[in-house]
Amino acid sequence: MIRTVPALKENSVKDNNDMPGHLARRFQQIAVAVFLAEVGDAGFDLTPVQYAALATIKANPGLDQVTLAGLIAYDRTTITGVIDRLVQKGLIERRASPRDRRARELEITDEGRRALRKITPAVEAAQRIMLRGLSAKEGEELMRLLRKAIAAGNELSRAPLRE
Amino acid sequence: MIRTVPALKENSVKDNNDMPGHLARRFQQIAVAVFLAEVGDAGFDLTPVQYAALATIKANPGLDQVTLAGLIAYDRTTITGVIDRLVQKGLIERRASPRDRRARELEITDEGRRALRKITPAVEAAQRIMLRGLSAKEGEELMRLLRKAIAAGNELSRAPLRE
DNA sequence: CGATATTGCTCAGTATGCTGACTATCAGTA
DNA sequence: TACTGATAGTCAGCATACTGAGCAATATCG
Repeated sequence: MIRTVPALKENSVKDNNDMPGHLARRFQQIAVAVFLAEVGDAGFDLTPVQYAALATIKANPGLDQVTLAGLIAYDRTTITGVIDRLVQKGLIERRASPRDRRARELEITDEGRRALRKITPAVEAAQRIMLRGLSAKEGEELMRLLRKAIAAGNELSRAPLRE
Repeated sequence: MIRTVPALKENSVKDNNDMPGHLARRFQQIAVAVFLAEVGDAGFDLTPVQYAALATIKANPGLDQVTLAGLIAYDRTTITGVIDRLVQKGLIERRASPRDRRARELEITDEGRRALRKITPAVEAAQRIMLRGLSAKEGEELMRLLRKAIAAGNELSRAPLRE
């Protein structure tokens, strides 16, 4: 820190804190950090998207990658790498679909099931920690407003949610 | 889409939509897409972090990279690359500080100033669009709750806000 | 003053996330 | 059946973001 720099202006055109986009990024940044810390402390090396993919594959055995991507709102090009790493870790299996030779069927392994079970408490703790500044009522309201804003903007990103 | 996949279970352990972390990522995903679309339509090729850095450099001439990183809550290792690209585009200048030879002083160029001026309406439009599902009152409430949650979690990420 | 700790910055490595392009395959239709 | 369009997946390229390490320079303290 350079001590002799002039005092910061307080009247920027628009304060960062007034920008929904900035707040969105900050909240997400904290959410990811908390997730990785909690899951790491529990002894696992899983990222948020890897967890989401694993849980969704468990709940929908045999689904293909595009469907998976739609269910968790990730781009299919991103999912390719995520799946690679989950396979690498032995948590899922990827095999050609007998019905559609373009598609790959995804299946959770026993090890994946075990990891998911052990990791869930850490994931839930992370969700609480990232809302720790809010009352229960405020946390609910934040989630309601986020869901509403997201629903209205669903089609605006390349990877909309597909149910 | 494989048509013969079994119907999706509705009773996952925890629906994605109930996870604050998932909602945070989705909202941020939409926010970035909207930002890039609006700014791109205005004829500019600037990312959200590049815009934030540019605006902050303009408001605080001569600041160093670590201070900049703290003001917009980015990791200093990320800022290095962002600054590289802003310099590359001719929007800012980076020069050695005469007071601290470790530090680099950042200054906006005339071209950077012009770009910032022309781009601001698009940035403001983007902020409105990402909240388009909410009433004005709800948008305010969402921002208040985000600010509150972020303040409580500020120190939980590697790149906390430093004012 | 000199040893030590701290700070500013960069880099290598990894993982998201995106755009755009491409291949292989499937589906619908003339 | 042959043609055309759509779809599943991958890839190259780029830009965040992070961890951890390292270098150079500054600050601190005995």
